Amino acid sequence: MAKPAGSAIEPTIAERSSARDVARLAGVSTATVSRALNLPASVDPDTLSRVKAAIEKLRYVPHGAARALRSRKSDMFGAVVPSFDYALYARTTSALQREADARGYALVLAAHHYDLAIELRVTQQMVQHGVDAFVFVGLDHDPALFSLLDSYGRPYVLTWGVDASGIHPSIGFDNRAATYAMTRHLLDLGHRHFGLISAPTTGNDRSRERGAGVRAALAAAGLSLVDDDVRYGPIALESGTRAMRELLAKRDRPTAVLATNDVFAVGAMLACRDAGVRVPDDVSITGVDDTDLGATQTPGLTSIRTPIVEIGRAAALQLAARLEGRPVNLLQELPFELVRRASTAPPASRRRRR
Amino acid sequence: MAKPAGSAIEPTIAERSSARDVARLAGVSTATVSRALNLPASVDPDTLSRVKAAIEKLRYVPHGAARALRSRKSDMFGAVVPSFDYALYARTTSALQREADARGYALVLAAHHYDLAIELRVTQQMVQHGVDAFVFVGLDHDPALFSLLDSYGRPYVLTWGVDASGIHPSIGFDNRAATYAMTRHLLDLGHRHFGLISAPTTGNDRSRERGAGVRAALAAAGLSLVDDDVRYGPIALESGTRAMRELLAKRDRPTAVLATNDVFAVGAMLACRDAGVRVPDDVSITGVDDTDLGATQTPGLTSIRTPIVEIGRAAALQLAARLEGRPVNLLQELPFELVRRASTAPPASRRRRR
DNA sequence: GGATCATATGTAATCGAATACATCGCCGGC
DNA sequence: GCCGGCGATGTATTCGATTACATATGATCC
Repeated sequence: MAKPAGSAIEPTIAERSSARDVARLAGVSTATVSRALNLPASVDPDTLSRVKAAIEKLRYVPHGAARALRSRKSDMFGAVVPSFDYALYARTTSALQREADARGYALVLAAHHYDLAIELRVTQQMVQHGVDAFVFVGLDHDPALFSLLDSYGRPYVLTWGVDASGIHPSIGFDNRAATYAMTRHLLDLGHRHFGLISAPTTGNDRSRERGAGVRAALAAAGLSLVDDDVRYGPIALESGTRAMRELLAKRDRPTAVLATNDVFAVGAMLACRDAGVRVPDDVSITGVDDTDLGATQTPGLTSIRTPIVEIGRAAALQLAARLEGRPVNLLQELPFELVRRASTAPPASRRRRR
Repeated sequence: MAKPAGSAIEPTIAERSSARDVARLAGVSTATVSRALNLPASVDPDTLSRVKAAIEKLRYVPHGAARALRSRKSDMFGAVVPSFDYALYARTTSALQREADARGYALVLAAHHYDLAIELRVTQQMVQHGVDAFVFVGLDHDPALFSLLDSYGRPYVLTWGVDASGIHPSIGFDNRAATYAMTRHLLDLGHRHFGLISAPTTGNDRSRERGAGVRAALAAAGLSLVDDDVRYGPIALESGTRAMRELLAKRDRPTAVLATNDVFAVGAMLACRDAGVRVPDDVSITGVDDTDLGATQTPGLTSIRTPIVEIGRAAALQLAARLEGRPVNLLQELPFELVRRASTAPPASRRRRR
């Protein structure tokens, strides 16, 4: 049954039965076979069952490319994400795939590693492969991306943010409000000196907005963020660790460090652990995304629960609806939630004073 | 430039320029356009540049479905994984996607949530969509899956295990040897009473083999695993937590608990934390896969570093080679490595005795 | 009982690129 | 000076399903 391993060298794409074979066996025309598959109601029940039997017997699987060529649709969604290594996008994509599958759409996947030029390139390849509709992460994209999608009439939806201008269909939450709330939480605890660990902000509206949320909350409290207390790095534990090490080395170190995601925050916690700095006693640390990685640390990481799964699900629903001509809400703002755990507490100075 | 949000209701797949348009503009035939794209060496440099200019100008993107129909290949790989929520498969898939992209292949993704029937269904859909070659996880599959792939002549490779019979191309490591080594490690520390937290074993050769490795190591030491010390559950933190809670509640509790993956292990650590049981003083815990989740815990989780990324990379390379008719090793066994961290130590009894 | 219409099915054109085959120069060999 | 051969290009067929249009059959209405 299974082919002997050696034969694989020959890339023989073997015989498959076509609609003609089915038609012949069932004693009908190919048009009827096609109708039996796509508009079964328009076929006589008797004929239908004969065709179905023939399909079964021949193990007929329609040729998607032929179908796509003629009917101008492939039933494929494309997901273009920054990276897959951060569990976050994997989970969103998982939800997206699940929901797409349930509606008969396959999912084509690509990553651009935070490079908008690569994003444009892989999207073009997907258009070429016939992908019907697209999901992108974030609001920042090469203008050429939109003109490509536009000229090929491909629906798309941006995720993880809501396009305030309303130009682009988008599903996400208010990144700025999220970190604003988090900063507010730390201010309420009595913190006055803050550090920020952020992803690079070029081409990344999420991290830009998250930084803006922190600054806005501080400004509202008459405070501000010193440039030297802000550290940037690619999303990885080591970035958080390095950034925290640097912040800890300062004469005047922040009493609270906000990270724009849980990975940075956990990396920062590791740096504290290594340096013998206690969390939250000596320094409070917060993340965003509320991942297992953060939640399972000791102490548990205070974070923002973001609508990771909901975004994926809603994106699939929106695209399916649009392709099928059903009306949908093109702009969807989903809620987030601050999750308090043990990584945040009043600063030491404040506790003494009490 | 961007379409107004409202227009999306109309699924207008707009005009795209075809090879004919390019041919007309460049003053050549469509055959030459096709050759310019696929066998540039066979076209006069002068003509070539004229065609390229026309392509550029018209922003021509070849129609993949037409190409696939005629040339009988789509340049798409399919990855069928159990789940995407476990960061593991996401990382393997990430590597796979990256390597595939570098070679001009797109990646179509599906998950089957540990249901072999769903696996068969989504694979059939992928065949229908024209996917050229497949990557599956594990060695356990519905026989119909192989006969489907075989009758459609689609190359495939199984991953995360090595098919001892040599029937199926596969890339992975020796799951049994991995847990054997881990059990040996715990035996060497002096443990004699073991618990096991495992994923269900039906249709999952990895978890079956990992369990077998533990039993084999124990048998070699004249010990065995009591049924009541083995707990099963779906891969999630809660499964590990629940299992550990149950093991801790026993009169005669194990001094070492092996988990078949890091998620279970971390879940187990959480249960210990809640119950005030110290790791590794009161109980040693081990995982498999060496994820960040385990490595960043306090104490750090002793685990097995598995070739997560290498598997994805190698799978892409193998499939590309086979589709392109180049010879490759169809069976690849990759190394694993035991990573000792602070979650394992001699049992309390042993320590006292010293 | 003939016109009308709905239902079921067949016929044939079509989608866009790849490619087998034909054609046309042009060069070199003898 | 003729012919074989090669390089560059054009012509026309092909891939397999969808679908507009044509046709046949039988029911319905006045």
